[in-house]
Amino acid sequence: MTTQTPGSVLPPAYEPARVESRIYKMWEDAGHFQPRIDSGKPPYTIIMPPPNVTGELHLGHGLEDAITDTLVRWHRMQGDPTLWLPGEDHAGIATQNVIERELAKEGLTRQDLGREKFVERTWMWVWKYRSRIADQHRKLGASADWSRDVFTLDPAIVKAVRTTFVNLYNDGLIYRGLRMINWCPRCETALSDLEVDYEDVAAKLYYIRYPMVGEGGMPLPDYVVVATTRPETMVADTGVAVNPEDDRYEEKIGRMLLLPIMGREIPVVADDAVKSEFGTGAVKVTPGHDPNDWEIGQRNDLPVIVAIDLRGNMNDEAGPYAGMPADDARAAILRDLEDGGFMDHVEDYVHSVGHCSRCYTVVQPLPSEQWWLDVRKEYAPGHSISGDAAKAVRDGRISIVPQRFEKVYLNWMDNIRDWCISRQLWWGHQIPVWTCTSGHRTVQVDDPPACRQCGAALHQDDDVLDTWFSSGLATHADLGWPDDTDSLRYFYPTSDMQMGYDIMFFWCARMIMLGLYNMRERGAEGSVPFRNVLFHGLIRDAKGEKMTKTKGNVVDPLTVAATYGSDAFRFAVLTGATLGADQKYSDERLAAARNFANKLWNSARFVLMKVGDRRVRRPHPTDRETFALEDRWILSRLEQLELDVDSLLRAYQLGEAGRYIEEFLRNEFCDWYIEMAKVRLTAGDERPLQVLTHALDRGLRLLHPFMPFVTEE
RNA sequence: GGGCGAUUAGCUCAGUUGGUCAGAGCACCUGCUUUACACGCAGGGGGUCGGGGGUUCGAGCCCCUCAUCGCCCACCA
Repeated sequence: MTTQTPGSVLPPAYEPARVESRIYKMWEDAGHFQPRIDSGKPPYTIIMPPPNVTGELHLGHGLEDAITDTLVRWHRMQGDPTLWLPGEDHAGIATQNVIERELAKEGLTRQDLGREKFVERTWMWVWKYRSRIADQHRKLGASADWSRDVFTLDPAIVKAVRTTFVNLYNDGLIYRGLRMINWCPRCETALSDLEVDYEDVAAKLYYIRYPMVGEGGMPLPDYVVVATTRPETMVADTGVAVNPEDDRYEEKIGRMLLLPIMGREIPVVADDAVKSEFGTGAVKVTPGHDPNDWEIGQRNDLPVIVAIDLRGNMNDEAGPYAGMPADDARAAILRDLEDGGFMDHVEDYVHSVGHCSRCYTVVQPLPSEQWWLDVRKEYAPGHSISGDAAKAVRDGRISIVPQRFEKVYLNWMDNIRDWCISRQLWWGHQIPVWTCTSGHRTVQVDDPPACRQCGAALHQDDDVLDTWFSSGLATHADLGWPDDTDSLRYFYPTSDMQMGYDIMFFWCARMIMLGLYNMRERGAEGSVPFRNVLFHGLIRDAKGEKMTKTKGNVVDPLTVAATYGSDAFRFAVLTGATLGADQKYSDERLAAARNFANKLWNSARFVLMKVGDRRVRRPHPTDRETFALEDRWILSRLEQLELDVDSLLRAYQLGEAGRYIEEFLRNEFCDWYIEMAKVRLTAGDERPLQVLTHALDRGLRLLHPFMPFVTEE
């Protein structure tokens, strides 16, 4: 509160738009957001979850800014050297999709441009959106240290990413492997398990007859019926499997079947993975197009046939269906099975189908050679990536708030599988592996001029890394790692981390895994990427639906802030739900928060008007005796509030702390104390001025982390 | 198939070691052009805290169970 301002100058209504940008600029220009390293004090560090450069900020980012900024301002007011380090994420597949859509408007594809031009064009987009995003944060009052703003493709991060990759590779944790992967035929890239969204789809279960054949292909009058939801994959069948305990098929095991339409002979094999209760108890095995079948095929030495290509079309292996999109092939095959008398019957069936989380195309399981991170292998005695990551949470070196998410995290970490880290994209960190014409592999941080072994020319792996590989390094790479910088030494481990629970596995888990690994020379305590991680919920629309661009129910936080004020936005979302719980967006709550801000504005206006040009002394303990009952009451309430807010904030009960302060300022200070003070002031008693000024000042300071603008003004 | 969350006034939500915990804001009703604020003030109505059972001197808060809604995980041919 600027006590120099004569009260009469304040307009009767608080107009956030008139003050916010000026105040923010004043803070930023004064360098308030840049911490000074003070070895005598422990720092407070928090890394901003870098928003994707795909576009504007959404309400979720607004909520994150509100949470982080409140913590950051609170710590700063306590005198802690406080660093809030902001950044933006290159968001590989997401951004590539956005740029491709932009190109599509011009009738172009990325292939038309070629990799180099495409990447160039993406950088143009990045420059535009990076500054836009930063300005949006500023409008919301985010007191981040913009002088340290990091983009996940900055040269320093490239170095960190490559260093990490090389170290993991040299430790034998990164390997090249042919495995069943999730393939998006539209994005034309591999996806990790996490990037596949499953959804129940009403479908059909087709029961198909596979005739038995005897020696030399002699047709027999018997057949086996198999059930499948994906008849188009039958062209790549290389066997039929039954459970070894299943009496019905006992004597058929080892015999041959004639694959309908294709006319190939395939064996009946026995495998424990087959459930006798399901369908007919016999399953067609397509190792090239189903993860289960891949396993069965491996166990039973069945060949792998791939009949669907990387774009989702049938290839030459599909015989008469070659060249058709898989969906068309399905229809044609069903027709042909029907015509050939192979269709036994059809049932309605609901099963879950995997979709690309970025473009919602149905994902194809395919065998493919990719780069993998082995997260379970011991790279040092007693140390594995996932084991260490689970342990850090189990033994409390990292706390998860709310605690119930701990179980979710551990369950995932304990059952984790290898991470497919390569993507067939153009936008991202290109994998630091080079191969020469003789097949020698060079893996190193700096671009090598020639093959280390034979001196031949090199070709760098075309693939890029999963976006989350680089964001997983944020806590230490943003501070300078692998260089031993002052910032890294002082600010690592970071204090708190904060994100939506929806990216717990994507990001939180990876930061813990990679942070512990890269920083391991610091020991158990010092290597954790953060001490506490807070998970907030999602902001849904008024009906409780998730906000998505396709539904058109997205609310822009900047519009909200422009309408109600940034303070009102922050306060509304912070008090709108408890940490970890979803909340519904509501204009009513925003209006209520704005009214509260206005109330504060006017209470200050009142106090300033009454104080006028007088110099008011702070209440002193020795004044106590002369105070009226209401003076002592409001002062004791204030003292209690300060204690309550402090303990609530320590427990990350931000919303509750905000409500406590509101309760005090609105219902106790304004409604009661000011009203009682009026009586005495009118009677010529000036003593309440002292308490008015003090209580307002202290109250606003408590509220400042929540509503920085109105309390500053 | 596992796991988690929600269910508290008409609406949106608080209520963290079981004992001013039955609350807030909005909405509603009745009064107020009271010189901080109509983005306001004073006052008021409204809830057997999803159902049932249990533990306890005492339970929205702990235990069991059921119901409804939602979410996450899982190789559901």
